[in-house]
Amino acid sequence: MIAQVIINTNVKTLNKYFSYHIPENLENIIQIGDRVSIPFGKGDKIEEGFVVDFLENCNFETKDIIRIVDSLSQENIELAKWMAKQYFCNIAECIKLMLPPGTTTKKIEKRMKEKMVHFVKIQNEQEVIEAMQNKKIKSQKQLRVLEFLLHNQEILLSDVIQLTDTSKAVVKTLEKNGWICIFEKQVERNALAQKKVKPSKKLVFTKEQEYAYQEVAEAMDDNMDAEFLLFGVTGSGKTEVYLQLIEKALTQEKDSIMLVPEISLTPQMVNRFIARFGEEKIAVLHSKLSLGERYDAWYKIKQGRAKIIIGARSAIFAPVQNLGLLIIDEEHDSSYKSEMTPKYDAKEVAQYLSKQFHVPLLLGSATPDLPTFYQAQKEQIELLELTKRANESQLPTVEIVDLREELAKGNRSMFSEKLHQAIQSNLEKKQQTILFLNRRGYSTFIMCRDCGYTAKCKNCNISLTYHRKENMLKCHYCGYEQKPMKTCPECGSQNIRYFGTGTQKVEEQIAKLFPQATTMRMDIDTVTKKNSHEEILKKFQEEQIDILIGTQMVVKGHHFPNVTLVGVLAADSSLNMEDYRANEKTFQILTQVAGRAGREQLPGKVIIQTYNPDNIAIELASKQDYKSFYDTEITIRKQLKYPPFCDIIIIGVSGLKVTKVQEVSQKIHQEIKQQILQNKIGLLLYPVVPAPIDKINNQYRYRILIKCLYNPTIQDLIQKVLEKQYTVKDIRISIDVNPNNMM
DNA sequence: AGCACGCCGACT
DNA sequence: GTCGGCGTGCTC
Repeated sequence: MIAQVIINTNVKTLNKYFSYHIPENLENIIQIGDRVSIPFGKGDKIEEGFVVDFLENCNFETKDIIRIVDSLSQENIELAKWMAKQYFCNIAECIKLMLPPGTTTKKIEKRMKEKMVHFVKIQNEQEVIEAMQNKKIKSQKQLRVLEFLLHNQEILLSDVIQLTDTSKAVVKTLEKNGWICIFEKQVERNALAQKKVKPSKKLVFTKEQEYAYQEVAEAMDDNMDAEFLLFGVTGSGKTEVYLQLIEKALTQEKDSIMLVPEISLTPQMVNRFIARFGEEKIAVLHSKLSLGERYDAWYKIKQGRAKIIIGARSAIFAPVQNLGLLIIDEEHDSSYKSEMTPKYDAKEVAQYLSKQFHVPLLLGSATPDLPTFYQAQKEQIELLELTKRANESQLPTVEIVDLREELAKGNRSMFSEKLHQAIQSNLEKKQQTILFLNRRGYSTFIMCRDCGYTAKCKNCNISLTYHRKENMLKCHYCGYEQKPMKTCPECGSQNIRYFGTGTQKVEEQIAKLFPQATTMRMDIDTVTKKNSHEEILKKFQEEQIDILIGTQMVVKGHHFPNVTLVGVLAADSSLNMEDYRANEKTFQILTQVAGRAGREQLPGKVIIQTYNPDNIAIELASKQDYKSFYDTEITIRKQLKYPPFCDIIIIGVSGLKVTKVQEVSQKIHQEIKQQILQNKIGLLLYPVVPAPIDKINNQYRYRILIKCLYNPTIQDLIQKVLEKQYTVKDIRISIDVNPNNMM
């Protein structure tokens, strides 16, 4: 018997099946999905691979599989194959997303270097027994660890971690004999475990909620792969529908996966689930977990102890045993699309899983992604609407302030008269305010008034942003920093001015105008530390702070009862992007911002400052009128051939030498053109152009844009053309299907 | 990616 | 003669 194996590597040219002979001792136990050790290359270097298929025989010489290390399911392999085609990446890269945390070779090597982890390999039970007999294992704890390593029995990583220095020697001895041991110096324990949460009970449904629940519940009973859109304004009780559907899955002994945007995966939100279901049944997965926490959560799911998985994008690959329900909350959120290879869209993966396991997929949003709502209109997705706010609270009043008029009145500050007064009166009433500005830093660019020179990053072709606190110019792309110049490097003039406003400047201005107010700023610069995001929100929640100033992250999914005023300082900032979704993004963010005000008894007020008061997205967001916005926007999309009427594929070519990048781009362009002519494929191919940011980290970036209805034929065509170019040295090629970020 | 093979120029 | 530069091609 011959096994078809995918080598675990990122190398594009090795993304194919290799045939290996299955030795007799493995013949009856080997399965598709098994993770195996194999000799590879001239020196028979030991590599890792995954069994994807079997053959009876093969017409060339094969090497033997060494042993089975671990195993994935056949479904995992199928999903990986599909993803590799869909997103132009290696099968191995996709499989990696599904492996137990901390067991991929690269990470192991890195951690070995950092001396964080010791890795040894277990070969058989006999060796454990021998080691015990030789008294190399002394304590009970060490024995448990070894048993765990052997049988994957229930044990927390903390037990492994608590191995002391003396036991490190044990690990070392075992290392020589080829054991696997995961050993990490420091691990913060699962944050969930320490929390005490009051249990909560089911709430009574409104009629609309009841209907939505019944529709999805029916699909669950019938094992249908149906897709639903739960469309409801903020506060309409979407979460309660999720909770009760998950409860239903639980009674059927089935697992539920619920994806939420990374940023809104806060303890407040998780606590709501713990309150209903208890902590033992829940596993939380997100990017800020340490390896130990991630590992524990993963095994909690794998062993079936956790049946409710709440997590960010990558939680869609959680090792569930008996999937029953998929939920994606805030489905319009851009964080579900990965910007790293594999550039997968968790929503599409969820759709795939829904079909693969015959379970319903429930998407929820107040401002659905346009393609999603389009599908709902075409009845490919069942639309479930929640039109009323569940706690009967009123929608906030929204006012649009025209900044051009303010300028005409001679007000050159960033706060309009109306907003200034509203902040003042809110301070007096001891109610809280959120100020939203989608730009961090202090000034967005600096320019010489005499010659027009602007300070740019020396590695990337974009403006540097001034950060006042550190007195530094920073590049938001590569992290490059430099001291601000006093004289213009081009003409020597001292007439250098700072333009644009960032969150730091807002903070400073507020301190000047309202010295009595306590403020806090929340953006990437203040929340990089683990839990700092949580701490800021907690402080704000506990009302120690009058005004919260922040970028997008202040507006996602939080619930602050005492916030009665939300000010949007510049609604236009997201309109001027080079992106066909600029309007949609503006609408979504403004609707969300508005949803932060007045969520309970206190009436809320929203003030939107803008230079474009007539813009349809701003106007309709102020009325929270999604459907009108959808109607106008969808017409534009149709005319201009944008999603959902067309898919967008961007082939990016980058490298240190401009000429070589251009050359390769042209070659790809020509070959695709040729293919189109030969095969008469309906495909819009745009000429080679530099990317909007044409240099990042000294790498020149060119791109080819394709508009088409994405299908397997086109997949194959592009794949074949690019395969030839993968071997070109010092050139990187990336393909993004329907990218989020067009830059 | 890594490694071997091979072809060519430079140098004790 | 032989050492080392890197371009090319292969890995079951």
